[in-house]
Formats: sequence, C-alpha cells, structure tokens
Amino acid sequence: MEGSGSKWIEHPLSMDSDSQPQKFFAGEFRHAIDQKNRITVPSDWRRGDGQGQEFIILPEPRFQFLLVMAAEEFARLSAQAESDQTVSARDRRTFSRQLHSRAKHAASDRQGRLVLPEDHCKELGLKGEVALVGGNGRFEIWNLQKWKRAQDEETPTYQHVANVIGL
Amino acid sequence: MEGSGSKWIEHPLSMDSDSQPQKFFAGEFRHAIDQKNRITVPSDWRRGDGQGQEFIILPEPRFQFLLVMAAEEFARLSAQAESDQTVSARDRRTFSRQLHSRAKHAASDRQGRLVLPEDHCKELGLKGEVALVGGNGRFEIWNLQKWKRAQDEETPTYQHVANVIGL
DNA sequence: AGGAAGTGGTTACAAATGGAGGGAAGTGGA
DNA sequence: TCCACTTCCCTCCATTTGTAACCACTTCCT
Repeated sequence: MEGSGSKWIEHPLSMDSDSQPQKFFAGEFRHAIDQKNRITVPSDWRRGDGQGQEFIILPEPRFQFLLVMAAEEFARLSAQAESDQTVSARDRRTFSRQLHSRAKHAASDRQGRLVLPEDHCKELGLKGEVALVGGNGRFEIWNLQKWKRAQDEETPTYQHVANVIGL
Repeated sequence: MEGSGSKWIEHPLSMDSDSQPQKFFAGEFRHAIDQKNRITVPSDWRRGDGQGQEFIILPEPRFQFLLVMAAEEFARLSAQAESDQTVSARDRRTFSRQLHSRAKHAASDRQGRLVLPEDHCKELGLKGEVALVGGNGRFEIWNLQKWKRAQDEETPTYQHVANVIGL
C-alpha cells in the first residue's frame, strides 16, 4: 500500500524565528488517484488528524510533475520572491502574477485526501497509481512511468553526491 | 464548471495597518460570459455572501485583458498615485483623468455576477468561455485563446524565477 | 482481534448559468 | 408640458452541474 515509512524529518538548518521547527516531507509513496482526482496524503506527512490541512498545488515549470506544498510555505516563498531586489520591479510583478495564477489551493478532507485539478492531471498523465516523492518541505506527484525513468537518469548524480557525503 | 479550487491566499508581508490581512485572489478559473455580458465571480473570491460586492473594471493598457479589482483597492491605489510627488501636478491630473474615465464601476448581483461593459467585451473578444486569472488583489478576464498563448510565452520567465527561489 | 490507513461510492448542497418579469429612465408626439 | 410608448437594466426565479461532506468497505500493521 505504501512505498516506505517516513515521518516528517526535522531540518537543523531551518529553525524559524517561531518556536515550531521547520519540518520536511521525506520518503516515497505509491498511492492511487481515483476517478474524482482525489489522492490521500500519506499519513506520515499529516499534521494532527490530517483533515483540513491546507496545501498549494503548482505544476512544475517544465510540466513534468505536480508540486505540492503547505500553504504557509508557499506564502513565505512568494513573499520572499516579491521582495527580491536583485530583479527588476517589472519582473517581480510578472512573476508574482504568474505564480498566483498557477497556484491552486486545496484542503484535505476528513480522510486526508486532496482533490487535484483536472487539467493538471490530464497534462501530466496522473491517473491510477502515482508516485509521491517528498523532500524539502514539499512533495511531488509523478506519473509512475515518468518517475521511474527520472529516477534512473538521476542515479549517477545521486551516486556522486552519496560519495561526497560519505554514503 | 470551473477550473480548480483556489481560495484567497494570505500574504505575510502585506499586513496592512488595520487588523485585516491583505488577501490575494489566486488561481485560474474558466467561467462563461452570457449574452448579457454577465460573469460570475468565483465563489472563492467573494467576501461574505458575495452579493453587492463592489468592483472597478479597467481595460489593460495594451488592451489584452480586462482588469478587475475591489473598489477599495482601486481607491487606495488612485489616491496613492495622486499624491505621488515625483511627477508634475499636470501629469498627476492627466493620469487621474485617464484612470477615472476608463474605470467602470460594477457591483455583483445576488448570484455573485458582474455585468461587463459591452464595448470592452467586444474589443477583447470576451464571449462564451473565458479565463479568470487571480493574483495580487486583482483578477483578470482573458479571452481563452489569448490567455493560453500568453501562458506559454511567459513560461520561460516563470521557470527562471522559480528556479531562483527554489521551486 | 482491533485499529488505522487507504480506497470507493453515494448523497446533499452550493455554485454557476439561463431566462423571465418588473420598474426606471429615456424618447417622441400631441 | 404632459402623456404614451419603448428600451434597457436590475432583480428574481429555475435548472443544471460540480463539489464536498458523509458513509462503507478492504487491507495491513500492531
């Protein structure tokens, strides 16, 4: 039913100003998308009872997968981008507009499920069994075949990094 | 019936002087404009019961889409522009005149609909199904084809900035 | 064996849309 | 100047369709 057990993992570098430590989605799961485009958030990634948790859904720029992050995280990131003084005001405006127009809000139901936008599911080939890949405070929803391929292609990079940090 | 669910998204940086946090229209919707040029405001973007909500409608300068914003937001913006001391008094007057002459007022009916100005609809090709694009306290009404094209063209910009902030 | 997690389906309600009726405003003629 | 007529716009009602809440079942883990 699930790929591998993994809970929120605390990240020592990202302790925010407030008391709550920043947590990170981690691990990989295989879940199903039903005919109503619903998908259950892995129980290990839920807060509390898991219902009513707010998420922002974004298509990946190159349209390979669906990016999901906690709503607060999204607000934080977009605020950061909009106050970035290294780009022109015009670019900031364009980006902000793009970002907000592409972002879709979703809250989990009582069973801890999200409803994904129909058009995104179509474009990304998200039907039936999909891969949920966690990391860095977000998770990604992949078409299973695409994920396996991407996985294979990235193995050399992974090997390299693993060597560097002594895995 | 609609593109996808998206609520107002709170913006952490834009907490105004008053207690209410500034909220942002977000997401993209597909709605229909009927024969009387009426369009329903997405329920997620309504305040309260959604009727009697006041909006200002402006054609985009290059006449690509219709800009809609809450009336208070418009008042705030125009007041700000009119007190801008970096331009001449004459320019301020011109600007103000331009702005107010182009702006049309509209209030939502009991079903949460707005009546759009006939001439604007014609000029912008707004008939039948259109795209409602939210962001930054306003939303835009696009001819569907034009919106898809604009979306494609802006993807490189989006992708670039997304990379910068780690999306 | 019990509970929790994941999945499937049904039902009720609200959102979106279409169209009809009534009142105000504008126009023309006497 | 006043009245009749037309036109337009606003309000209200009705229908459809999509969504979200709810319930039920299966499987796996403890």
